[in-house]
Amino acid sequence: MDLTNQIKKAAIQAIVDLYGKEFSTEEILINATKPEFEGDFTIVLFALCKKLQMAPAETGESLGRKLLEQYPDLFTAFNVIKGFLNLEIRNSYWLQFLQKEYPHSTYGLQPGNDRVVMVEYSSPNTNKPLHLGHLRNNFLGWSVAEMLKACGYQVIKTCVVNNRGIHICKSMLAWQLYANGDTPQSTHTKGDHFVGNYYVKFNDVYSQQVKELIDTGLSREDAENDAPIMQQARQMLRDWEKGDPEVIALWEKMNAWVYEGFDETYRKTGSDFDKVYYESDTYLLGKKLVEEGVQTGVFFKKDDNSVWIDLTGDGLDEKIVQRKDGTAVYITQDIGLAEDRYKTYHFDECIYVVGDEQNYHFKVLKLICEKMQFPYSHGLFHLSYGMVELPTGKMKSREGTVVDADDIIEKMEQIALQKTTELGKVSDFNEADLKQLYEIIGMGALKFFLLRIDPKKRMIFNPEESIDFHGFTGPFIQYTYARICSILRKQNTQEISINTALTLEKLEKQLLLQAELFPSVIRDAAATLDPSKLAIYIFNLARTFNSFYAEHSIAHAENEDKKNLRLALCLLTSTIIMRGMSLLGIGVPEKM
RNA sequence: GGUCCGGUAGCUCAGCUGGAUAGAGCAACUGCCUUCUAAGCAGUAGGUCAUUGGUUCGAAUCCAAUCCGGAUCACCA
Repeated sequence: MDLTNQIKKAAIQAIVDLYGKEFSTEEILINATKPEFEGDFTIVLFALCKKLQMAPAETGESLGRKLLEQYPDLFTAFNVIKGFLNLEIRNSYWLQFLQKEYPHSTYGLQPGNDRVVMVEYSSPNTNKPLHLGHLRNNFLGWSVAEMLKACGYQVIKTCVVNNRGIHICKSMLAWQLYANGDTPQSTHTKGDHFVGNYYVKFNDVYSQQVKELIDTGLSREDAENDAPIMQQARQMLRDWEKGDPEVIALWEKMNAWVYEGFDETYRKTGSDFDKVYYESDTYLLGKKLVEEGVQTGVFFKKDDNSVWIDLTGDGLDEKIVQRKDGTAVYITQDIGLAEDRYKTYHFDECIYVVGDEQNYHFKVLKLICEKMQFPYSHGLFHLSYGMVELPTGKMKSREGTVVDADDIIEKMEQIALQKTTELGKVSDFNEADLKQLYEIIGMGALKFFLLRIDPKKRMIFNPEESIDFHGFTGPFIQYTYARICSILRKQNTQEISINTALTLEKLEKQLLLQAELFPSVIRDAAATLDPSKLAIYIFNLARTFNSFYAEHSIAHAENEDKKNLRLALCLLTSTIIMRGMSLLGIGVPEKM
């Protein structure tokens, strides 16, 4: 049990003993004591006093005295200021905590449980390369999955590859018409970029044709509909659905190029999946369920044979689930896929990491599953995250303002190289070591940049200013870790024993106080699917360590006991940084 | 128009289950490498928490209205 809860329990007991009134843990508000006051934790008394009908000062005094009397091992002093009871934790408590935890590299991890969680993330389209927004998705999904694992859940990472549909046919068609047999190999282009270029080409030609048709007097709507290249794309989709061998062969060939490109990016970003679904395999799932839904009256059929669900009672509209020609729409696929996955994995929860532009879609999906009375419907959760934007607004591929994933990764590594070279601290590294270091630092900067912000907020990326390597950043934390490693390298850490009678310096205690929070931070970040809480926590811990480092000598501490204490603090801090960063998908170098 | 999300320092963001004088980082300015890594540390300056009203011992936090920005409301995915 973490310390805050221990204090709450103690306070509840003390209040029962003093006043005979029972409070719940939720009713007790405990904060870290503000630095300008004496103490470690503060009980806010106002709410308690209201219920007890007593004055704050008096209540605080009695409660403080009682707590010291009943828990002498835990508390050593208290003071009451206005409605706040500040409690000071006994040094020996912190020192015992340190003694117990510093040797364990698993500090912060929770024991396993039998709950199964699926996390769907990344889910790219195979018609264009990944951009910065996809990276936010990838990093978020991966980190959430890892945090859930750290909390003991059995986690299945999954991905749905959107590899079919009219948008895919567009790039296929453009390649067929304009490539003259070029391939990624022949043009030395990464496969996903190569295919993406033809998607752009299609749109160029299409816009041109639409413009020409409008000039002949057509309305925009008719022009968009009649543009010859669009007609061809539609024909290609029909051929694909019929299984035309030539179209299928082209589709397979181009998809293979894209997958190869994606794999390379995924390798760099460290994204991995336990199970990959392809939309080409799953897009017909769900049609059976539509039939069932019509039988049970959840769905209804209109005169033109299209199938709908009426969600007006839930504050939404009517929503189509099957077209009049009997083909499935987007939501139908997701209904079918959810069912399919549940049958395979019996998940308790399924988390969809998808941008907030699809909030409505997932609201509808969950509602439909509930109305169909699927047993898993309440476990469906949309982890909605905000778009990554530029100072000038949204990224637009047509205007060439998309921040490409591969480019930005490359750029981060370049900056890492440049900074490392300037500082010249790793002259003993060979070329392979250096390359790895640049990757760790570059990716660390990028991942931390995207994960440090509350997922649900949209965020702004300024390419002019690039991504910082100082302050609230990945490299700052990596640097702190490397610094600790550098100290530990020169010391014997085998025979440390902590003298639990030591007094603690302010910063030593501050470090312990923060270290003690680590398990509860992981739990909170996992429960709220919010890695930014973990990122902020690690940053604050690193900051405290750096202050501690600047203020106190470790290798040349005042005496042997102090040295042991500080070495143990170094070990514990480095463990937390390493573990915490790994849950964000960020590596830490032993030297930088 | 309906629904949802957001508006906090010049910039990027914390804080939002109501609690002490609203916090970080960047940018600006001052100091600190002859001692464990200066990608660091210490400090200065920077605020009408969009606006107005309400709820109460207490509001950045809750409620209402207004203003501004965004998303969405497809027989696209």
